[in-house]
Amino acid sequence: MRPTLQTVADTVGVSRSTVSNAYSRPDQLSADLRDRILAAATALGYAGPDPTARSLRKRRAGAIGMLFTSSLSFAFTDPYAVQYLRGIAEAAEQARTGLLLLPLSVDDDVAAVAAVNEAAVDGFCVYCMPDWHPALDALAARGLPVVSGQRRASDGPQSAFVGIDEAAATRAAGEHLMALGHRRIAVIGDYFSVAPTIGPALLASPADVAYYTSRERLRGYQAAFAAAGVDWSTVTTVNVPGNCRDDGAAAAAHLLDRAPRPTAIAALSDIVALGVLDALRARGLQPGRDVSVVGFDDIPEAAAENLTTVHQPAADRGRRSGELLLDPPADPADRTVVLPTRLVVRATTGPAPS
Amino acid sequence: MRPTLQTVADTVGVSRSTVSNAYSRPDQLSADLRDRILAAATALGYAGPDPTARSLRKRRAGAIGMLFTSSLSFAFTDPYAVQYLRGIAEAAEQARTGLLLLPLSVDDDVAAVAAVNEAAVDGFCVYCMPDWHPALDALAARGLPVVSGQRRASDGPQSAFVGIDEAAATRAAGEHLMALGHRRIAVIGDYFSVAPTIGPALLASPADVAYYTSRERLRGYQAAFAAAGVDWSTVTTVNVPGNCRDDGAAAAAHLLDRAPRPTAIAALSDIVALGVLDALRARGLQPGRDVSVVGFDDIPEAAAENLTTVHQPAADRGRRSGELLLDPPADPADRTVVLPTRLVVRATTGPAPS
DNA sequence: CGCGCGTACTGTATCGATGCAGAAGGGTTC
DNA sequence: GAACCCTTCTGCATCGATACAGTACGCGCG
Repeated sequence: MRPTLQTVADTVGVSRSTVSNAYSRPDQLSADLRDRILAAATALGYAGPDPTARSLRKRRAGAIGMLFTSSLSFAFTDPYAVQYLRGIAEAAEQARTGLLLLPLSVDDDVAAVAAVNEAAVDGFCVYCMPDWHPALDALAARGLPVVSGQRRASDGPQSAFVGIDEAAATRAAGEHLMALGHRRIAVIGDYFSVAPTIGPALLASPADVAYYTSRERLRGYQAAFAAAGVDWSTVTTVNVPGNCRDDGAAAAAHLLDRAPRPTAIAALSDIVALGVLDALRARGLQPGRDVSVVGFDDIPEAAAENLTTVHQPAADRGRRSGELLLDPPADPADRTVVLPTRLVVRATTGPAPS
Repeated sequence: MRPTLQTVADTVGVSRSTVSNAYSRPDQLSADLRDRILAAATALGYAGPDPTARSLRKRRAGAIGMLFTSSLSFAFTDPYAVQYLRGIAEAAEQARTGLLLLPLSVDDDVAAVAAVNEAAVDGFCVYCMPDWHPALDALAARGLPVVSGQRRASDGPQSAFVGIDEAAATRAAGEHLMALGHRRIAVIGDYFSVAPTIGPALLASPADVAYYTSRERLRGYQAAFAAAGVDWSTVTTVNVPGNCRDDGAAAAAHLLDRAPRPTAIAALSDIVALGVLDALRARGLQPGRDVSVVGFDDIPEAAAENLTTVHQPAADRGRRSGELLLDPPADPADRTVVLPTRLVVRATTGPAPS
């Protein structure tokens, strides 16, 4: 039988409340009595107030929850996600709060909703979830504070936004490609269609994409192309199911093994862009000369491989998200944080081949 | 006022237990009544049983805790730690259990102990903590299952071990250096002394190191050197406070900027070894020819930079740890898992210069 | 008709703590 | 010596759920 507050109280001969005070409010009792209580507790093998019971009573879990796209373990393979996590971990650490990573099975929506409903947390942080995911509705139903990097119509008044201007970011990248004279363009990204397959996606308009991040980034490209007189209907879009290098290479294959091939390929993430580079090299094509490639995120590997990309502050994004969640500003206007991005031109973009 | 089970029960006109059953044991009531209850709950904005209250009653938190060396945010900068985390996340995901990352302030022991005592979890996973850290005692006091990668005298009967034979791993690396003819050797690692400074450490014997991982790895090197007739007293040891590349370079500076410089440098982690490579290159020295360098872990960057190192299965280690924690084998013998390691010889080791 | 049995639901005790009102005890003030 | 105060400690209600024993009731069976 594990000892409880009552056990200790009985041993010392004081009331349960007094023992509780010995742990949580040392100023409420004499130092002498407190020492006696703590000594008795140690002797009994009592390790302090039960965290669960304390959470119930105090109505505070002492942890924040983190929701990821796809599976939890997959998130650790994505350098951008790791940076983001690092930022949020910093914020949690500072506030002496735990960080609960929620397991979201990729294809089991019921389990995902259950995970959200069963998480003992004080708030949630959402990282790149598809808009339609039922876990987001479960989140809203719980009524806890939420910080997200994507805007949703159903966001409650409690919710906050920490992110970037996705469309402006890709618009800059698109203008860069236009200035270089590219007119035959392809865009590779995820969630263009719901089907988890690698291959061309028929997208009448970026607005049709149900995944916030991809949709906004496509919009930015569309705007840049339109401003240069390039109609969206001439742009090829390719879907990748997962954010990984091999999938990027496979998606690029769809574009490179047919004529005429695009002169520029814009990937909506660096990992995918690096896969595109692999595919180019495998075919003896030189990035930046034969085909230009742009990524997104500016992960460390992008610099190492000289990839032109859009930089976004991953760790900052995580840290600000955590801070906003742990200490929500009273003024709703302060609950929207838009971080800066910038185009980083490296070696994988160059003038369109004539 | 947030709705509770009672609110819903009163609305529908049934008892609280019945509403509870509607959520947790659907077979205990008729489908019709269950539908009515769930409908009423939705109408009231009741999102399901409160996780904290449920945890208290069920005596199960639905999460496992993760303890890291140094600060939580720092762990994300270490590729090896990230791989380990990925493994444990996989196990957690499979068991539909949350993963609670505990904030351990670097130098605030009191806060670290508090974090352990306040974590609502069903067990703990310990990753590379110094043996003397008070949080480990707090852990033991709580009496929860613990899986660790380091053995401690005070480990309880509940505890399990998942790790590698650290000494055997470095012994192989040491034999490799001996076979190449190296006799002037330096070893760089962390926690050689308690002082968090970069610089030579006076270590009469590896046994003096209080940090399990470093101690065992040093023992392996000592054994390999001794077998070749190289006495430990001729080995230079250098302490690095943190596991990062810059510190590795700074530590190497202590060795390279004096004569005679060592012909081989063994680092107890890849990150530090990569820093050593930086220091060599900054001085126009060629790794593997002028000075040999060995790392430990075999992180992805090690392969990219052709570092000779000891491979250990990071993700496996995490995954097995999680599995053992979530589903402890009845037989104590099965609670010790020793994973294989192997020496990976690449370009940074070569014959000792004459 | 009475017995046994299974289904569907209820009532109470319990999980382990904290918040708060208030009481006991000792000392100060006028 | 009564009024008052402060410190220290007590006792009760409460947080929101689940476990388990118990009850009501319909039904088949000898």
